[in-house]
Amino acid sequence: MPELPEVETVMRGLKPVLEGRRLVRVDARRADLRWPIPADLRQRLTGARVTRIGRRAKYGLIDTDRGDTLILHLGMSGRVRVDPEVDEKHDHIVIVTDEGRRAIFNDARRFGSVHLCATAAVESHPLIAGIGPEPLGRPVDLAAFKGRAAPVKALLLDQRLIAGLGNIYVAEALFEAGVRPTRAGGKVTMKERARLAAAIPAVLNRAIDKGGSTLRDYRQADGELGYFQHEFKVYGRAGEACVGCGATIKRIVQSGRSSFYCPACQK
DNA sequence: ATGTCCACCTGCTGGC
DNA sequence: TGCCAGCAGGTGGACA
Repeated sequence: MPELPEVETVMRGLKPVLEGRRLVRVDARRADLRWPIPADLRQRLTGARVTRIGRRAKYGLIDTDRGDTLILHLGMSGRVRVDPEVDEKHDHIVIVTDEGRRAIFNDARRFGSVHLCATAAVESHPLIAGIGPEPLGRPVDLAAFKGRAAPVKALLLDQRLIAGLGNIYVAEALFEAGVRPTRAGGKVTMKERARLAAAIPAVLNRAIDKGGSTLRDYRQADGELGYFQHEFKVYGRAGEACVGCGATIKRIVQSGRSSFYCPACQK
C-alpha cells in the first residue's frame, strides 16, 4: 500500500489514537522485518508519551517525550490496524496506549522496517539523510533531470531526487503531465517539466484527500490501497481505454517493474 | 557519478 | 482442500 499518500493517511489515522497518549505496551513479535527490530524497542517506548506524529518521504515518524523517534516503513505490504477485533497472521508490532487503544503493524512480506532514533537526529538517520525534498507544500524542483539519460520513470522513483513517489503515482503523474515513462530525463522539455512539477503534488494531494475521507468513514488507520484505486487513470489499466482519448493503455516493463501509459496522450 | 539488476518475502490470481 | 507461473505498492546494495 505504501507510497506517500498511503503513509500520510496511515499517520493521520494514528494521530488521534497516539498523539498525547502514554504508551503502556510496545511489543515486537519477531526479531526482524527488513532490518532487525531494535532490541530495546519495548524498554525505550514503554511509558513514553507520544508528542508528535509525522512523516518523511515514505517513513512514518512517532516522536516521544523521551527524545526518541520511532521510524516506521511500510515496505510493500505493511498495514496498520487500529483497535482490531481479531489478530491476524503477520501482526509484528503491537502498541497499546493508556486509553487501551491498540495500533498493530502487520506486514506479510516483511519489506517494512522499524527503527529507533534520537528525534533530533532523524534527518541524519542513514536511511533518511539522502532523501530529497518533500513534493508537497513547496514547489517541486526537477532541475536534476538535466543531462540524465535514465528514463524519467526511474528518476521519479529515485527518492534522492524527490521524496515519496512510487510505482503508482509516478505512472499517474506522468500521465497527467503527458510524458512517457521511457523518455530520458534530460530530454524532457522545460514545459513538460513544469507540467510534471504541477502534476506530482496534484496527484498526491488528490490521493491523500481520498484516503482522508475513507479514513473518516471507517475510523481506521488502515492505509489499504483501495481509496484511490478507482481513480487511477493509467496504473493497472493495461488494455483499457484511456479516459482522455480512448486509445488503449499500454503496459511495459522498465527495470523489472510495470509501467502504464497512454501511447496517444503521453509523448 | 550513473544506470541496471537483484534480492529480500508472502499472498493472490489465472491458467492448466 | 491441485500445481505452477507470474504478479504485487519498496529500496539497499552489488555490479559494469
